[in-house]
Amino acid sequence: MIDPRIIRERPDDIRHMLQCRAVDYDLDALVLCEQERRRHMADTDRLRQERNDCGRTISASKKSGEDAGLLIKHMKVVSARLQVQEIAQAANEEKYQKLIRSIPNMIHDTVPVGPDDTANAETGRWGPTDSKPGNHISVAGDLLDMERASKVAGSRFYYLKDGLVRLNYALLSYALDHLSKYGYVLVQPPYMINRQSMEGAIIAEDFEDVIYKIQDKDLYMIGTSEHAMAAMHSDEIIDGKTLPLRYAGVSPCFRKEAGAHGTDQKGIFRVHQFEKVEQFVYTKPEQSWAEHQRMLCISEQFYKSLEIPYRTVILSSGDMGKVASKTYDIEAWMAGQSAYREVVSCSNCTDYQARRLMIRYRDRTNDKPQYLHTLNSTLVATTRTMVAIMENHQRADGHIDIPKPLQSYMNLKVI
RNA sequence: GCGGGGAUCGCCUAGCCCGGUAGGGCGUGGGAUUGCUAAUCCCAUGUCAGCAAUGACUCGGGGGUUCAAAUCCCCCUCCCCGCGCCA
Repeated sequence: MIDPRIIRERPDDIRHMLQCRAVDYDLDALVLCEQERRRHMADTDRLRQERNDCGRTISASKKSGEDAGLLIKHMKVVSARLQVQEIAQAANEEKYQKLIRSIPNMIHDTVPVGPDDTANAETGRWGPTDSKPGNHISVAGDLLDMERASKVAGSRFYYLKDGLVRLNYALLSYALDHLSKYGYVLVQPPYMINRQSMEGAIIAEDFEDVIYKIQDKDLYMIGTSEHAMAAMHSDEIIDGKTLPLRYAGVSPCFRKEAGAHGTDQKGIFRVHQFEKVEQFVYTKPEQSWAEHQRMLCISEQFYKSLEIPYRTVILSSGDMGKVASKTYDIEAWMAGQSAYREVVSCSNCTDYQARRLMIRYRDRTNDKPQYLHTLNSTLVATTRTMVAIMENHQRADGHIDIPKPLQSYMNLKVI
């Protein structure tokens, strides 16, 4: 949620943002609704004050033994008017919340403006980019069984076997150790969370396309541990001395991929379920942009250590997610496809999630609480990184070289 | 799943039976004072709007009764104790 003051003070900035994101949104409706909201609040306040004053008078006159009949009669009238007013206000409030919560986040100045990924701005490259003969499906061979998975669960599911199972778990263990080294607290979150929590982390329209719901329960499967970790401190005021809070979330991720018909159909690059280690950080506003760089750097170190060539890009205004103010992607070189493909997404969501989830901080007892900033970045989504390892580290004999840092986690050098 | 007991402003707690401005302690912040520390004393300390004076909201959540609900009634969530089941 954006700061409502922007609606009043700088509506043109919002219009500009909406245009950059190519989002269709009726801002005038919100501006009107927000004006009504303030009027409703004032009206309700006035009536409540009258009711409270009257109640106090009744109480006092009863204590002194006087007849309060007339006062009670008057209070009945006030209460009735208040009830009507409160209903009107509630209706307005619901409309307002719906409108304001569907506005995307404001965009940072350094984000390139453009309609889609063709406008993304490359910011760096690492490693060689030679082509190799096998894509990950052919390299995996018997270690990956897509056919039986589709029989049992449907498309975009998979059975991993032997070496790939070990590789999957080795990546997770190594990733957790990597983040521990940088002072992150390891977190294994709930894999299902309630609607209110989910709505704090994502925008309503994304529910339909990515989130699985548990039937007959107010529970949703997390699409990433980010969702559970953003909501972890909801409705809290955090002691500023403890910031930044750096969490390494590890969890399975479940995604409907409803909007992705036909794309990345083959293999395990785009699937309904995978494991991920995620960086999630709460910072003070003035620290968040430095933290954003730090998180990207930590993820880059990880891919360098695995000898996976990559490039970094800033997502353009049209390609970026709605809650992010700025997003870097790391795209790994997939030697079997001779293409860079996304493996990491590193976003500063500024105060957008914090406002939705009411997460604030203050440095001293009597200070006014302030919204903090939340950031998230993939460290490793195991399926995609396994694709990168298989394609880049494939050998002529059909085996796969295991990157050095993973060897001790697997007790294997080759699979 | 069944029975019983709970949820109050960071923590602890009073208030609930008997409806009428949510009180105290600890902790925390600021200040005073004394060589230092400690101790002591004063002020502040739930949230929101406001420059402020003020005002509104707030007793796990949602309904209801009432002129008026922390308090009475109903539903839900979570926690504790006992029993049952269980990786």
